[in-house]
Amino acid sequence: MQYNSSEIEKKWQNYWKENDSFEPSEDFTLDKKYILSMFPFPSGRLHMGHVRNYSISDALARYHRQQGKNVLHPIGFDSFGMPAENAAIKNGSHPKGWTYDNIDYMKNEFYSLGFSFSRKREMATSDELYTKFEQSFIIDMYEKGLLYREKGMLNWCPNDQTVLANEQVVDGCCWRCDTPIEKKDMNQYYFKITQYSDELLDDLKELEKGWPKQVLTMQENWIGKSNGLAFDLLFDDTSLSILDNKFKSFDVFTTRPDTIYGVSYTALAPEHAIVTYMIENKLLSDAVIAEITKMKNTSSIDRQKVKEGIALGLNVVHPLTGKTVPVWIANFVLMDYGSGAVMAVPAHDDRDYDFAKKYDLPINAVIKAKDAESDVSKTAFTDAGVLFNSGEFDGLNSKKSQYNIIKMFEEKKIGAKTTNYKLKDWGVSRQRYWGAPIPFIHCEDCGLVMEKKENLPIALPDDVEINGEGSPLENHPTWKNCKCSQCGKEAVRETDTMDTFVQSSWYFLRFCASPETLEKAAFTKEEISYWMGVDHYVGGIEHAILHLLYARFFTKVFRDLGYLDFDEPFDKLLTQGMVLKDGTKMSKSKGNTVDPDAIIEKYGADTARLFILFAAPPTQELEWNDSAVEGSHKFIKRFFDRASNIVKTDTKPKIDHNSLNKEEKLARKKVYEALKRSEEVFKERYTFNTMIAGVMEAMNALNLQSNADVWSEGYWILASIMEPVIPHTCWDISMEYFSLNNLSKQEVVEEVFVEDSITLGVAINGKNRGEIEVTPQTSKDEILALAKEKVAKYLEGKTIIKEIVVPKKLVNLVIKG
RNA sequence: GCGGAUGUGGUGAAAUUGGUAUACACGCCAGACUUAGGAUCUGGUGCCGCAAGGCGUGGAGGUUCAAGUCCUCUCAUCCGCACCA
Repeated sequence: MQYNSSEIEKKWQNYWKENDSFEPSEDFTLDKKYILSMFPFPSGRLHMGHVRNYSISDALARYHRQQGKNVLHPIGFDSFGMPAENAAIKNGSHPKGWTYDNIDYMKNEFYSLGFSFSRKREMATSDELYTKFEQSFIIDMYEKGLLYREKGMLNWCPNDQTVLANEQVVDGCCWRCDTPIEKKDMNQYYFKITQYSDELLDDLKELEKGWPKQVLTMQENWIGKSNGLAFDLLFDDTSLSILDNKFKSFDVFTTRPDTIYGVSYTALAPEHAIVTYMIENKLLSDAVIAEITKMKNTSSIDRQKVKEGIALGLNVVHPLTGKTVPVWIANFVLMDYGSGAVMAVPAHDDRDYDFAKKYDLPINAVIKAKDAESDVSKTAFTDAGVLFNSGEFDGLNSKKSQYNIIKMFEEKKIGAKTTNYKLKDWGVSRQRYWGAPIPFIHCEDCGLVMEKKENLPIALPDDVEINGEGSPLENHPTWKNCKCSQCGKEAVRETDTMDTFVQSSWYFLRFCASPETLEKAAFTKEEISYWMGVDHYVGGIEHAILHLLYARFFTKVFRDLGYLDFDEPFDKLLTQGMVLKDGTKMSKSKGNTVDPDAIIEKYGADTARLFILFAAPPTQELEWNDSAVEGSHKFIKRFFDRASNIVKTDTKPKIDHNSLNKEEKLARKKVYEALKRSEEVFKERYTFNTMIAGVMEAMNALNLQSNADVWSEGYWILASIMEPVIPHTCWDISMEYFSLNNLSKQEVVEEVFVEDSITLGVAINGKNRGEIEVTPQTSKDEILALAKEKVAKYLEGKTIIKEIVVPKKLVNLVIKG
């Protein structure tokens, strides 16, 4: 029979569909595995990155199914989001129609790749049912004080006409369309993720075993915790009167209290309240005000280029020395970190140093390296060291003095130990249509009120005009009109929708809902406790911060709301590498994409899957290679053709190992080595490439012998090992020869590893010089004798000073002369 | 600047605790069969050298009987963060 991929693959895809082959059991006493790939946005078609992502999770899912585990391997679509609206603007489609057409198309692609998803749990986050439960959670979070509305300076993307979260601003530009971000003062909803800063940071420790270090570090940096001293700088009398006593002081934060005696100026962010006050009350000249305004309007990228400052003509009093210190505005001081003001120590901070050089401010060194002279004539000395010119703290090292100085500030009640975070609250409102509406109502009398839960979902209207100008919901003639949920008066619905990251922050919990639960609840606690945490979460590293941080946050929030009782959602995280072609990421704009559909049509899904898992370990980048794809296809053909050597059987053939010849024994050994390797790979290493190589070696060894039983046993095992990778081919072979009985856990047979003869390497001074054949019984002396004989010519005229025999490995003779 | 990773044949990559470096594949070369095909099968293939032999895991040192693997320094590339006080 000839290998016909499309015939075989269609046959088995139908079989799996008709038999509900991959539906998890609702029997919660079974051992479970929850295998999840990050769900896709329904962009239209699958790309190779998707194929890689799901090939990995599908292999894991199929393996654990074979091992008898109850496996949940679901698929859904992260289906809200801007591209649907952009497509609507571009070609007049409706976001909903566009989205669901894409979902249908991509689902077909998924199933034509043979992925073993639970079909009964398919969903899309734009489904009204999903919105309904999400809105309910949002209300819970608002009641808990974890969601709030506030006016603030926000990141506004003028192209997408919407607000972006800090996390969605990349190099000062929109993460989606690269347009430079503008600042806008607006009302916006925020999740209080900062309330969980410490927990999000501390619990990273729990994840050390299962998550890549890189991701943990990225999250750690993003949260950006730093400890230090916060204290007030008091204005001197002249300054007080300039400010009309409106401000007595301002707050600064430092992580280097040990440098405090080196403070020679202080700096405020241009957005600081004191600066704003001085502008509003014309306490500065028009020229200076113009300069400050210009500074404020400079984009954050440009602001990083050159340090600029303006002296304010104010002075504060140094809290320890009592000397006056000038107050400046500096463009490098950020309003949204700490208090928006800093003490400047040019001698021991690079930024302060540059600034002081530029504006000719004093540079007072107070720290020096141990046993060295202080020198800050060329650069700042930013290391820790020993204090001098620091009053009573002279001679102490940085660490010790930091502790002492903070203690002194606290005793004098002029400052306190303080912790700062880079992490900001998560702004979630978007002024767009294709998202989940925020279920709130603005009532003239009652203010901001929540919709009643029984009225959920607050669904999107279908009849909208999407033209890229303003919020379509805001512009809709009637949608926002509603009754206040408290007083019943005419009121106005919130027209902002939620960031799509809200949906992806809990979808993995939704998948736990059984088909019976689906309509009734988001999930039940019983289902969650059974299925969570996700045993294997597979996805791209690009989600290392945003999605994974938000999902962790939601898990903790849901825990505190009583919906679940664990702290972290994802036990193991596998971050797959990118798929490259010609050395760069596949992308439409570069024109170097390979269409999965075309590969499936030409070679079949199994070939695509085999190539993708064989070409590189999953965490590494994968370079697409057409001829290697061809090679994978050839292997499958060979694997299929040589199955004709099998004798049909319903049970694994029994073989008397001792009666076999050398080639037959080797073949069996290679087969079981491959089996051992596969166990390791699926349990610990995930290097599918080495597992596949092992199977290829076993195939090569089988081909060098002709014992029908050895062939049959070999295929019994190999088809089982390969089923997670090339399922269609393996099910076909298995059905034809083994009545599908071999697709289950296989036991290793140890007898095949007992060696009749062992090859030892013989080395002289560590250099390999030959090989000898011995048996397991050969004594050490005999081995040495054989070895010396083998390499006699190298030993002539030399003295052996050491003899090392490493059992089953090698002999090393150390010689001299 | 800070953090994380990676560096092995012509290419993708193996090498579990230090123990015969380059498994498996792609490519290339040769041969067989042939309906002369980009099919299939068989064999060869780290580099230099006619050979003996030498050299080889980014580079330089070190530990060891033995180092891709451990230690120190260094170079290159990629990724993330970045004026975070």
